[in-house]
Amino acid sequence: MQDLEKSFGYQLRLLHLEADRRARQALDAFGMTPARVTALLVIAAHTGCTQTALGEALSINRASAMKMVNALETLGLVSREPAADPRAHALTLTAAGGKALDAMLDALRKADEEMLAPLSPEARQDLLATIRLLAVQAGRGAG
Amino acid sequence: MQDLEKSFGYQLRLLHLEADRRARQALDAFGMTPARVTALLVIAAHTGCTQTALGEALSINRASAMKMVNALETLGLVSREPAADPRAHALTLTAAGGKALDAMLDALRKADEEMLAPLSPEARQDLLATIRLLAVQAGRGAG
DNA sequence: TATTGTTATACTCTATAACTATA
DNA sequence: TATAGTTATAGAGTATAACAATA
Repeated sequence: MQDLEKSFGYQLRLLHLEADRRARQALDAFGMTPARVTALLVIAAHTGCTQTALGEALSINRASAMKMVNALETLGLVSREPAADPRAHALTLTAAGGKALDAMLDALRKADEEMLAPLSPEARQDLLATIRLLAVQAGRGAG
Repeated sequence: MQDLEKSFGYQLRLLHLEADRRARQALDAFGMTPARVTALLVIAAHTGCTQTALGEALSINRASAMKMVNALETLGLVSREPAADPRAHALTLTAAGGKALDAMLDALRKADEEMLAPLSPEARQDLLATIRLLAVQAGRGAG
């Protein structure tokens, strides 16, 4: 069999599984999940985006993005505003959504700290820079 | 709001979303999913492990691990062998499972290559080493 | 008492396909 | 024709809680 130690996908998946578990734990007090917070973050970073655009950023399809927005709207965290194109919605965080997101990010930052504890400050910066580069490239490929 | 560019969890999640999408695409021809291949990999790396141990390695609980093993056993990829402790099962890959896994890893390695294309060889090695370090540390914390 | 596997049940997240309204 | 959103349906993956058998 091939060398698993050298498999990027395998190692990334194991790392993500653990990071996700920790994030889920941190968000439990808010009754939220990592997937929903990620959606809030994308909307915060792209205020006024459409549901289709949200789906692309999350690597999911329109129907799934819509269900996510439904849930977040019901929770009062996101609102569907009229868009230039009357077929579309412009997604924005509500005031409550922005406030809740900040609190959740505080909790998540602590989870990050624990996860990154074994790394030196330089190694952390390198890792973040590399991951960002890949994430950005991936985003371009998908959108 | 906090600086998303510096959020490790956020960037890792976006990266994983894209990696997962690519892996899913690569595995489509095999009728398999990333989660199941990861389970096969853990069993391959820890032949004879129990379902509980599999769950810990995957950061999921016993009941979920059992469902996963049920599916893999039905597919003829994994078998439950008797263990020293009669309460437990010793999980092993079948011959077909080992063969199928090798073929799937080939497909996944190509997906990895595309994903890592923007990085220099040095950056790739650094990234893999760092991710492995974190994944191993995380595994210790969970198990 | 604690642990392994198991069963039953439910929830989150995602997918596909088909529909509507508008471009 | 193509696109944004929607609806209906289905499946994968995970969780919790409670149970039996064994340590």
